[in-house]
Amino acid sequence: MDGTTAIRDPERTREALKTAAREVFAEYGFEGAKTREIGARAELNKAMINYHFGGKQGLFTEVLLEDIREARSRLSRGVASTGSSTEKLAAFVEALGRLSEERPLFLKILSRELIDAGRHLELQVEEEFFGFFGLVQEVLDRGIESGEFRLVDPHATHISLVGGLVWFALTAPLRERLAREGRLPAPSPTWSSYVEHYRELILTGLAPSASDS
Amino acid sequence: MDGTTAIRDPERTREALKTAAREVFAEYGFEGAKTREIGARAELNKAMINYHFGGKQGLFTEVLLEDIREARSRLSRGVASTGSSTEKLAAFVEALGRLSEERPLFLKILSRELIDAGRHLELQVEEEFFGFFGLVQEVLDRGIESGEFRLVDPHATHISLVGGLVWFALTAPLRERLAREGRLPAPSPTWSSYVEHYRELILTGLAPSASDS
DNA sequence: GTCTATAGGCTGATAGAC
DNA sequence: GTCTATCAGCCTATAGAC
Repeated sequence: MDGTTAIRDPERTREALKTAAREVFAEYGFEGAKTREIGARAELNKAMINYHFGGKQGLFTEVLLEDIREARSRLSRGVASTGSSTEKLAAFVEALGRLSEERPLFLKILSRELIDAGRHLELQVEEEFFGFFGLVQEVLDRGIESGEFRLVDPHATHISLVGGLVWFALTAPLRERLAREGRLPAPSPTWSSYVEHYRELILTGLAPSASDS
Repeated sequence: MDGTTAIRDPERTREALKTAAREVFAEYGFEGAKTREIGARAELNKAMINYHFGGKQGLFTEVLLEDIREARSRLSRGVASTGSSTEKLAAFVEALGRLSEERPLFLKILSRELIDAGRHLELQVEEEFFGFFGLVQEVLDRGIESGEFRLVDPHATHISLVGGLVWFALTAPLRERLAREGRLPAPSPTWSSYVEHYRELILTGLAPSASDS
């Protein structure tokens, strides 16, 4: 039996490969990720990637598809909370903050793909991805209409909103490394303190000025 | 003479390689960038990279060092503008906005490196990079002290500030591709309209509320 | 200073044993 | 279903002609 040709649950094999793939794709990018490394982290042979997913690209697609669906579902739930537009927007910021903290690998993979202009995204993934557009659009539109928010461009606001949170997540690895090496002048904000700060910054920034009608 | 062993100005050769390197490193990342491709875009042989820069890593370091220095100098000038803290912060947003628009390749390379936790940064580059920290720190500190800004965490504010602008730049390639393919529902904001939007969002978000002393 | 040719190593994918 | 062995191709870096 000594590690030779052990037949395991194929579903466990697929999950192990996907977990390893998330780590390696996030850390090295699509081209930098080596199938040998993914196999090794899953304690499996790299040939299993071809058997179960049809190759490196297939594994990448499957992982991303799963993660995008989960993210959309989480964010949709955030937006769907009851209350005023202000409360809904606050809930969205909280949900995105939690997602960024709990799914750092997904955020890295997605950001790399954005920089790559989506070069490794198959059509199926792209279409799933489009769901992110317009997630907060309705909340912003209604909040502007009701006078809870200033008259801002919803598209631009959406980009700012996501950017501030994602950037915190993307710069976290470097901040953590520098902090570990004792080379960071000021202490870094924690996730919860940053989300709180950001929620206030956005809500204050969107509030109508006193001089408005 | 037919393209064989033409002796050109070595400084032009170095510049051509650096220009090509910026494109290729930005588009494919460090591991994804192939020296053959860099050489081809510079209309030179890839062996020239080793002769002039000591290898792929050396070329990467040189390019990044130059770009970071230019960026710091531009942003410093923005912050150093005369006027109130509010005006200085507005000037910084403008300067970062212009930088993001005019140096998209640099921003991509830098963002990739942040996601990589600075894996390809040599010490010299890292130290140069530290200069970005604290660029707006003083402006924020003084604005809070003078009562122009709310009492916010300057570190967190700095991250938000940069994030909203950089994210616009990072997502630009995908937005442009989708727009080109006619698959974007709403029209994308232009650079100037986005910077204007963002400056207002930040300044409004930092303004003390009417109820504050 | 620039080129060509090539060494030496790593990669993704596949064939075939078990 | 999982492994080992291997192929064909690509990569960076270098040696040496010019």
